[in-house]
Amino acid sequence: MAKKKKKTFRPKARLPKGMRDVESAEISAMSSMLETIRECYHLYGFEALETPVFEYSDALGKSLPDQDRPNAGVFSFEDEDSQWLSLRYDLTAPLARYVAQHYDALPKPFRRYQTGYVWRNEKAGPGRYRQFRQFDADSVGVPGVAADAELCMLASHTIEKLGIGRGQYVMRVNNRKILDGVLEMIGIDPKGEEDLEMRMTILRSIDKLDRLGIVGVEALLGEGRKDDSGAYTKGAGLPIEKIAKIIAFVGAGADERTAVLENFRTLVSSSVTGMEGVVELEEMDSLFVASGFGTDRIVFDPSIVRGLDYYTGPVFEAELTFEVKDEKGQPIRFGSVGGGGRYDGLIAKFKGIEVPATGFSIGVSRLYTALNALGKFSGGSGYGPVIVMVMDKDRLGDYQKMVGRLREAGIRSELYLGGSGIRAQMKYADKRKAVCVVIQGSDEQSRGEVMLKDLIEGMQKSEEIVDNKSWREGRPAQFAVAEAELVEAVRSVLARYGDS
RNA sequence: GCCGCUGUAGCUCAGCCGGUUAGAGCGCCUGAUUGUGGAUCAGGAGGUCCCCUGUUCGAACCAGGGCAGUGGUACCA
Repeated sequence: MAKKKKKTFRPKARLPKGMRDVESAEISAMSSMLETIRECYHLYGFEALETPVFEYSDALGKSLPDQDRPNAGVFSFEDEDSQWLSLRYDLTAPLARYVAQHYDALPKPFRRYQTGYVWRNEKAGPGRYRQFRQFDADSVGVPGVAADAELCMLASHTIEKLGIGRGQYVMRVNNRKILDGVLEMIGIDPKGEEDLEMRMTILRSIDKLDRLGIVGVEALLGEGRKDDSGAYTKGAGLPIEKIAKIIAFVGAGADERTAVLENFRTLVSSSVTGMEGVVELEEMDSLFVASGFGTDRIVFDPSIVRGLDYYTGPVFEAELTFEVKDEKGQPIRFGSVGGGGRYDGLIAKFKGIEVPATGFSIGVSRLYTALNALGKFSGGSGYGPVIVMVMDKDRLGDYQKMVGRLREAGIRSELYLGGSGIRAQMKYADKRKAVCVVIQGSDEQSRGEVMLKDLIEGMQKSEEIVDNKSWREGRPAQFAVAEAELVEAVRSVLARYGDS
């Protein structure tokens, strides 16, 4: 016993899964990205809004949390007064709450944009986190599909502003009413409770077209499907003739929007709801045409389904179509980086009166990864501050004064505050990616000078020098200037690297 | 959740048929250089070989269970 070391409790330094730390370079890249999106949304006349990160669970619209699984999908916890709270899992539900709460005071239509983290208690994966950022724009109190069309065009506009070229992305649009029409045609009630399970299974199957192809969807609609890993997915168990109808619909895509509409019209002709959806898409098409949005930006796609619950009309998705290789040479597909649609029933849950609304959400975190892979953020200098070294600990006041002069001139700089010698200070400056360090020992001081060292030039010089002595004594990339000219001299060093 | 794969130093990984003291590269620290980062050289620190149980004279290695990570799939309001 006595031999064993006494164990002191040490918490393990680790991240919860699906969470990540964000460091300096990403923070600045992200903030410029957010600013670009904000400008776009603002330009289109949307108004900023912030809501808290958690809400009462019932306000988030799910019948959650239930007894057995209080955290299924959402992170929830109980308040002191035993009311359940949940972290928001999107920005739409809080918007609905906000609109319902302030309905009378708001201008109608009410147009708002909002960004923030959302949380989902789900399995994390590469590029899939349990905390991620969304950037939403929504129009509330807008009955016509002009609002939906506007959001599609806004999304397209924003994505291009972020540096994704035309042809590298596409907006895919569908309409839930058309999907409902298809369900009607095979005898499934698109609204009622009793067919809910079946309806979900079918819609989910359709949604997987891009990944599984026609054959996969067919399997899911019928008996079921076994994937490469051996995992088995139970199918909808539909008879062949019904499967054929759905497959015919799923295959109704085409390059031209008018051609897709033509296909839709014949496929759902006997469904009133379905035809309503077709008419809505026709109207959106004419708005797209009027604004010059061709099929290089917006297409109609029967396999777009989107979240299964609250959408009631047009639904849309922004998809990146380019491929990037990761460091191992594996292709990464980014797929959907945003989506949205019409949710006419959501606010009614609070108000009792139907308030038509539509919105679009950018998955900022995922889009950031894509932009990064495209090399859109390599522009930043990444240089660190100028470091004023401490040669003589009794003269901290003098050094502090130098830093003060630099800062007054708007030059990012700091006094070395660690406790180590000059060697460690140089290493520190190197690690901080400093362009320039300021050195004043007793020699320089006695001459009324400061020594500046250009670390970048120094690094270049070091490549040529093999001999230890000459490297050590040559003091490459260093020069003395009069103390009075400190600011100007530092500025000219920074200017060499465009970092001013 | 289900199926597969993986778990050895801070990181990337090697470790033969089970054999005693567990390795490399990179990184880190120290010195050569008491006033100089990045090259070079010399030295050093750092390990519950994921955990538990079992088999064995002997386990990083074999078996069973667990945990974690990862890939696919399901779910994703």
